Amino acid sequence: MAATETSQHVQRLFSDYLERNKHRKTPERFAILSEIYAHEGHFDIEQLYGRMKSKNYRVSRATLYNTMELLLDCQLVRRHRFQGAQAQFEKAHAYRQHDHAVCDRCGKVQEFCDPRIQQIRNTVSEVMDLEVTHHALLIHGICKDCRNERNEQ
Amino acid sequence: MAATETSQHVQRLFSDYLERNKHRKTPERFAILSEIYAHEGHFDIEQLYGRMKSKNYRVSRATLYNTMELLLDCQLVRRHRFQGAQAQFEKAHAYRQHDHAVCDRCGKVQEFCDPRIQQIRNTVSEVMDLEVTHHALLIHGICKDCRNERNEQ
DNA sequence: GTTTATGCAAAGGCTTTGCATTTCA
DNA sequence: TGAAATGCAAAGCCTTTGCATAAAC
Repeated sequence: MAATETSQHVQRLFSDYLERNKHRKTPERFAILSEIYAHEGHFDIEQLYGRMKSKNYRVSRATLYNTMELLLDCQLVRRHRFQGAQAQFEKAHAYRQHDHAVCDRCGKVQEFCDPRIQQIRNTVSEVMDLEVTHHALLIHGICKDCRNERNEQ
Repeated sequence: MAATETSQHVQRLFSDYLERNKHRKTPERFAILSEIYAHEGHFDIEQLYGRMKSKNYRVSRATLYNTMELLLDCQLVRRHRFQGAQAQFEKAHAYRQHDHAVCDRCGKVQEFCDPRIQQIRNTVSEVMDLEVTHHALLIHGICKDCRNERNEQ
């Protein structure tokens, strides 16, 4: 699927979501979604704010936070807290399910997929009678580079 | 293993850790560890502070935060960020590996074990050349009670 | 015309930091 | 005795809130 196609598609999904939930379709909301889907990888609110500012979008941090709540609710965005207090986000649609491995020394985050996680989800859902919406698996460790550095010192 | 035995054991582990890393063995540090191991379940700094205050331990929040870093480093405690900014902790030793399922509506946290997660860890470790120290799997969903409430409204 | 959303700045909550004092080694 | 840890309060950072203004419906 081409980038523009995906972008149009999520705009549509967001539009439908707003309509369903009687929220207003403001230009800011669509501009934010568009900016998010124009980039790959993780970002925090400050980075998103900076990117929009630099393109001369007039948007406030408050609106960014508010809009992220909506985008989380309709599953177009996912939120992580890898380390520290500040939340990291990433787009969630048309981006295959994946999890994260983080190096606790340098903070580097890598992605991986493993089908077994789906089986675990199914089991947990059954056993606990939980209507599972999503999950986050974070594997912590020390990456190769950091191990080498440690040994050199 | 009896509770006191475990407690003595972790005190020993902590003591060794402090020695190895040339940290001082202060009474505060051992009192904090002891208080943590005297309880089950998750807790945050404020709760720990309250519990120690109520027992007339004289300890500051700063020392609690500092000591948690040490306990995290030597793996006697684990830190989670289930939701919101504030960190939740739980003791990690002699407490079998488990993961968490959280209801996004009421915030209830349940624990579960699944051996398949270990297989995933092994795979990730191999493929990414990561020296895995620990992991955290969080399964999000809506619990039975909350689903029922939603339907009644 | 109402009601909702925005933007700004102020307030809030959790965590970290600075510094004088105390304590461990 | 000298270096490290403690306690307190202040500062920091991320996030939320309050309120006047603007915009959607």
